[in-house]
Amino acid sequence: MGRRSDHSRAELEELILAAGHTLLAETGYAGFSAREVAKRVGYSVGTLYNVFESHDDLMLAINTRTFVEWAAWISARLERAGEDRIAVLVDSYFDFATANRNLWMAIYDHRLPEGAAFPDRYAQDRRTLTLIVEQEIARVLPPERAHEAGPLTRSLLATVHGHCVFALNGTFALLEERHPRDAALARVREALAAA
Amino acid sequence: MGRRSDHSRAELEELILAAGHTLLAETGYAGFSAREVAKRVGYSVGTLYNVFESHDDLMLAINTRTFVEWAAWISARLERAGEDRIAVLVDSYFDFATANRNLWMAIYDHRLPEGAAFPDRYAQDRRTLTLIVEQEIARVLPPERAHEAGPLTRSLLATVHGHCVFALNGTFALLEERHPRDAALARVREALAAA
DNA sequence: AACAGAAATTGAGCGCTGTTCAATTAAAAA
DNA sequence: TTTTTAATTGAACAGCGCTCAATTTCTGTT
Repeated sequence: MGRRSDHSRAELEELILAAGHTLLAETGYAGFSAREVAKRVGYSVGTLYNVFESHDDLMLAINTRTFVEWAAWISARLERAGEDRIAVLVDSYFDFATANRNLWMAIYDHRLPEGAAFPDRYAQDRRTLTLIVEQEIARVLPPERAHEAGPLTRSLLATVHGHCVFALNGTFALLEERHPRDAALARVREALAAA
Repeated sequence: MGRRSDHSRAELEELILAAGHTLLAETGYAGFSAREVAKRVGYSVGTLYNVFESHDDLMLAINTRTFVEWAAWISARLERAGEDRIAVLVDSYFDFATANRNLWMAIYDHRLPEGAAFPDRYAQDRRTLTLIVEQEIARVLPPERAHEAGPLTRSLLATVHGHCVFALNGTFALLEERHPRDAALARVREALAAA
């Protein structure tokens, strides 16, 4: 068949992305399949592969979307935050991951083949989220240490991330840890106090 | 065919495990396949599935082995450690993960189906590694805080883990972080200093 | 030595996956 | 109306996890 007037190329891309996002949220990375996405939007596999280069390409696009939503989620929380913005940061990080388990884990489950670089769009959106955090870190840092904001942000992101993964992947359950959030926040507080 | 005198059941299990471990180290979790393991040990798929219940079962067995090796690696380093045992802990954690990239990542890439619990053997070996760390944490903790060693150990493990994943999965590369180890150790030091 | 029973091994077959591409069909241009 | 262009298709391929009737080999008994 030729062009179907009901969907432009951009609309079709958006349609696939939305369906993929939904499917990923439902099934998780392991259960995700391009074929099922195609079925859900009512197009054939072939068409999907005309719009997205590969499974990796589609996954990357979906994860980018998740990243944008995550950043928006945290930003929204920060807007209506009181004094303790750092606590809001840690809390909203955890909340998003918990409320969007499969989507959040898929960001890290999906791995590009050896040596392949992240596409620009994806890299950009990841740095955006980092920048939001960096602003807040810089705010509570003494002025003479402002230059450390970058490295410290990355390290604190890793710290909170570690607690969050262990909370969601069963590691903490295995070790009978029951307060991952509190622990993460405590570590962040100590690091900031030390600076 | 019947029993092949060249391998007992236990030997066969060991053979498959070793081959699986090697394959996993070579290809990583995504490229791993039970079929390929079977081919490498010179048995059919069917035989492999008589020895191991499922793909998950085999993965779990391989990951358990990795965990044991990891614990041994860290223990060995601790034995010939000087004053600063905490630095050795963080360093050997990173070293093992770096030297055994695919094996280490597979521990976290593999996820059991919804609600399935870890088998005892696996849980045990994971707790063993935690205990090694907990001993060292307890050693540097003031006596009156000894009871915090458990939660603190889990939190510090999460902290180092977070830095380690970000170093290996490309996140830190994306954010241009170049000293993940140092950052991890710094966070651990701050947390211990605060206690 | 011949047979019977038990145990181990097999691999074709099922339904799934990502991916390709010649063939088809619908829309746009002439 | 005819031609050209572009979108869409789905069978085909190689691979996956997994199953199980059929086969083969080893063991124990007569």
